Amino acid sequence: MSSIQYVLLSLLAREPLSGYDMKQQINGRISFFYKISNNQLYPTLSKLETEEYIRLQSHERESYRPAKKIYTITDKGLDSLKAWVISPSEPGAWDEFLLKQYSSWLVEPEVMIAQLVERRKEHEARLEEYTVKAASLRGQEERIEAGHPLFSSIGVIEMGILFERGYADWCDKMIGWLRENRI
Amino acid sequence: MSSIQYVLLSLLAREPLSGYDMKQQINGRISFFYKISNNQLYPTLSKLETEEYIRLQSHERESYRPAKKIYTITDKGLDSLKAWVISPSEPGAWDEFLLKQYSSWLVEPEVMIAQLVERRKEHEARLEEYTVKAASLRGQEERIEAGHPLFSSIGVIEMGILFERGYADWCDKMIGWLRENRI
DNA sequence: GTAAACATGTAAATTGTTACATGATTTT
DNA sequence: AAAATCATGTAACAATTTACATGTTTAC
Repeated sequence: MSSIQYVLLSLLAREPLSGYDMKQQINGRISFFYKISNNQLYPTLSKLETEEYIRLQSHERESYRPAKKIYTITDKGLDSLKAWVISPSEPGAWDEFLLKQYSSWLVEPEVMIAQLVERRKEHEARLEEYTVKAASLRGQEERIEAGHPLFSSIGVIEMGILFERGYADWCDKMIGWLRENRI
Repeated sequence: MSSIQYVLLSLLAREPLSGYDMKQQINGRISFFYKISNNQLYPTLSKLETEEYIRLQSHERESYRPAKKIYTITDKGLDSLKAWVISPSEPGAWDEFLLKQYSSWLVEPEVMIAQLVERRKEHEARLEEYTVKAASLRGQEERIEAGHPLFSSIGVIEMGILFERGYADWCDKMIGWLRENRI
C-alpha cells in the first residue's frame, strides 16, 4: 500500500482543504522527498471519500467552471491516520518515517520517542558502515585524482555519510524536543 | 526513461560483474537513495545486452544450476553512460544527480564543476526558503507543545533544512576536491 | 534440519509519470 | 496577445513492488 492516502489525511487532519490546496502544500513543503501528480491526487480523493475517510465540506462554485471541492477528515479517517503513524516502518524507509512524523502531534509522545530512538540506531549504524567504507576506499591509493573511479566512489559515499549523520542528528533533536514538550 | 540502465552501466564501467554482484553493490552502497529488485535487474540486463551496451564476458557454471553470467561494458555502453552523466538533471532530482556523480570520473572535471555550482545554488535557495518558513512557523505561537500541529510541521521542516544544508555542503566539498584534483 | 546466501529469472498487481482536456482570470 | 495561475479530472504508458519458481551450498 502506498503512502499517498495518508499524506492527504495528514494535511486534512490540520485543516479542511481542496485537492488543489493539498498539491500546493506538498510541492511547497515536502517536495524534497515526496511528490504528487494530478493523476494520483484526484482518484485517491474520490476513493477516500467513498470509503468515508474524508467528507466533502463545501463545493464552492465561483464564476468559472471547476468548483473548488473542500474536504474535511472524518473520525474514521483520523483513526486510520493515527494507526498508520504508530505502525512501524521498514528499516531504510526513511521517507515514509518522515511522512509519519508530520502527523506525530496526533499520538502519544512516548510512542514517537521510542520509534525515533530505534531510527537513530539504524542511521548511526549505517553512518559507521559508510565511514569505514570511505576510509578503506581512501586507503587503496595514496593519491586519488579526479579521473580515478575511486574519486567518484568516495564522493558518493561522502554524501551517504552526510545523509546518515543528518538523519541521526535530526532524530536526536526530535527526541529532545519531545522530552521537553516544546520545540 | 528511468535511471536503472545507467546505474548498471555505472557499475560495469569499473569492473565486470554479474547481475547478482550488481545487486549486492547497489544494496550495500547506495541503498539510502537507490533500490533495485530482481524483476527490474534481469530484464534490463538482457535489454542492455541485445542493444549492445554490455556484453557477456563469461558464463561460469559451477556445481549447481544458475550459471554466473559476468558482463562487461562495451564502447557503445561507455559512450552512452558519459552522455547521460553530462546531461542536465531536472531541479529537484537530487537522487539522479547523485547517481550521475558516481560516474563523474569518466568526464571532464570542468563540466562536473559547472553542474555542481548550479546544484549548490538550487539547494542553497531551498535552504533559505525552508529557514524562513521554519522561523515563520515558530513565530505563530510562543510555546509549541508536542500535541500541537506546528510541532510536527516544524520538525519536518527542520529535516528539510538539514537535508538542503547537507546537500549544499556536499556540492562545496566536491567542487573543492575537483579543483584540487584529489579527494 | 532449518535458514540464509548464492544465482537467475517470470507473472501479476500496483504505483507513478506524462500528456491531455476544459475554461475563466490574472499577470507579463 | 501570450502565458501563467486557478481547479478538476482522464487516458495511455512506464516503472516498481511483491510474490513466485528453481536448486545448491554453507552456516547455525
